[in-house]
Amino acid sequence: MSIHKKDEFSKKENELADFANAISHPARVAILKEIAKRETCICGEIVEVLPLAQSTVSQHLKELLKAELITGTVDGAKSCYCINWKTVERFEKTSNEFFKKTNSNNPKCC
Amino acid sequence: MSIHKKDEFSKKENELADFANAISHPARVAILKEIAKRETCICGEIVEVLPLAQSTVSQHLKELLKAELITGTVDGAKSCYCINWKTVERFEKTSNEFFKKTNSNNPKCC
DNA sequence: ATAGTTTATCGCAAATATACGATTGAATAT
DNA sequence: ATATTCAATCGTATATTTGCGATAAACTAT
Repeated sequence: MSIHKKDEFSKKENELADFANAISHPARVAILKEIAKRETCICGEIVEVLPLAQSTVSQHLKELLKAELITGTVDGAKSCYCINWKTVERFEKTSNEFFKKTNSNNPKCC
Repeated sequence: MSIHKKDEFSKKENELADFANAISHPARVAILKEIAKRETCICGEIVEVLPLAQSTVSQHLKELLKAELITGTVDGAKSCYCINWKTVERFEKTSNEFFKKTNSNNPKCC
């Protein structure tokens, strides 16, 4: 992390950027949608729906876990995933706040 | 783009991912905030505020332009930037829709 | 005309991200 | 006991991102 200067930005800026980064790949958007479809945990079927190899999907799931957008539990040999609603709400708030701020000034230019 | 399989995902998924990607770096979040601060175009002062070299900021601006989150006009030797409100609103809608869908199911799991 | 500003672009280096197959480890079924 | 299934991780290849300095192009001021 020597060349990347993320430390030099504010916490809020990094928080929004990190969240955006988590959903900045269509596969991860699709995974979130797929998990959200169900009321209960989803075990495994994600791979069948996506046009990606099992190992690749596993990597994307790992990223979503890192961003705390989903939770994962082990059920025997299977792994089950759920949306982490708290994080979703928190980031919904953060991004809405950002856009509200961004929108508060009237466009008097361009 | 042989290894990246973005074509295999839906338009909506890609649209949200692309937008998220545009704000997935704290520098770009900071730039948007800085531009949004003013009512009129902002020319140049962005570089002074950010902890990055001029060429790097220019690259980030280029990405924001590509995502149509900002517009740029030339004013003599200077370049002036504004928020593209239409795009901001469109993507605000897209992401809210996504989260609403994601939120509509009650968490009966995990 | 000349020197200084401003900003985009080029060329490069280093770091990250994306993707896959192969392997591993653990649980399950036969 | 053995084979099978499931999913994480490892190793690897390739592409993209991030960052900077140097340069170029275009305007501005002297």
